[in-house]
Amino acid sequence: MRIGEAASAVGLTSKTIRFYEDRGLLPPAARSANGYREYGPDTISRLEFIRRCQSAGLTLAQIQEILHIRDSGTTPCTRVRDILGQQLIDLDKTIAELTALRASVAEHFRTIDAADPINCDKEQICSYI
Amino acid sequence: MRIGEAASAVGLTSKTIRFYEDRGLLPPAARSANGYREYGPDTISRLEFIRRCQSAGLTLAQIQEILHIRDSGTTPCTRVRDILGQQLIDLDKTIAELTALRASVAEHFRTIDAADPINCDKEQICSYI
DNA sequence: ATTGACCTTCCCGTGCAGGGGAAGGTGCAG
DNA sequence: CTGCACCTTCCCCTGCACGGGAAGGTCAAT
Repeated sequence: MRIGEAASAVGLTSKTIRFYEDRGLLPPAARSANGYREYGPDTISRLEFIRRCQSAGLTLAQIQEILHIRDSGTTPCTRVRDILGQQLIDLDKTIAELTALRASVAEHFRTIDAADPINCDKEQICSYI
Repeated sequence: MRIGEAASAVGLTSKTIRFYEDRGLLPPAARSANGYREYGPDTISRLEFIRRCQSAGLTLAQIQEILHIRDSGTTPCTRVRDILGQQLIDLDKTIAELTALRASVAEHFRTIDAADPINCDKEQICSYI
């Protein structure tokens, strides 16, 4: 199958597949006589794996690392476990930061919502932030 | 005061202050005879306002909009209120997404943590993701 | 006179994951 | 023959908020 068909099969664009090849997430594609990239079902499952990883919030660099481990003949499970564990730590940190930020913004919002613009001090641009 | 002094007074770099001027968050600075930028206390409070906005998670584009409203002679309070309200909505959305992602990643993590790498299917790269 | 700490403008690079569009080749239908 | 959809490589652009470093000017102290 050609690149456009492969792309729509997994919900990507041709551009993205070429980009993945360029970044080393896909091996250089086989070419048919006219120079067009030619893909088999193994590439499709590889692309689907990439999508599953992305929906787990992994970066392309992390996905590439996992794929390279698999390509070198080793099961990537241990590394995947480590990456997901770190992902949990990072997510907890980010969520905590955003939650604190939300509380701070909500406090500002309550203040300004109860305020009278007439009291706004020009020197401070806006007195309520 | 010159740019370096202003920068350290508010905890920024000279680069950042020039960048803000370039982006229109600061008016073109007055220059002394040698061409150096010269700042007064009004710029300092403007920079401090920018910092307060940033710690509330506003983008430079939003801050610029608020500053322009103030510069045009109007109190920006109403617009600030709207922006903070939208900020709350966005934060809630992001936090909800990240929380869902965390649950999904945690589920993957539990699965792989309990799995035996021997069962990992090569076709799927990693069976547990 | 020369160092050293400032300052100026200018352009390019960072991270992330692609997207836009040019210029040209291929293959099939009408 | 022409149109159309598809493919190729190539290079630059996006958003976000700056940072790095070059090449050169300025000023006070030594």
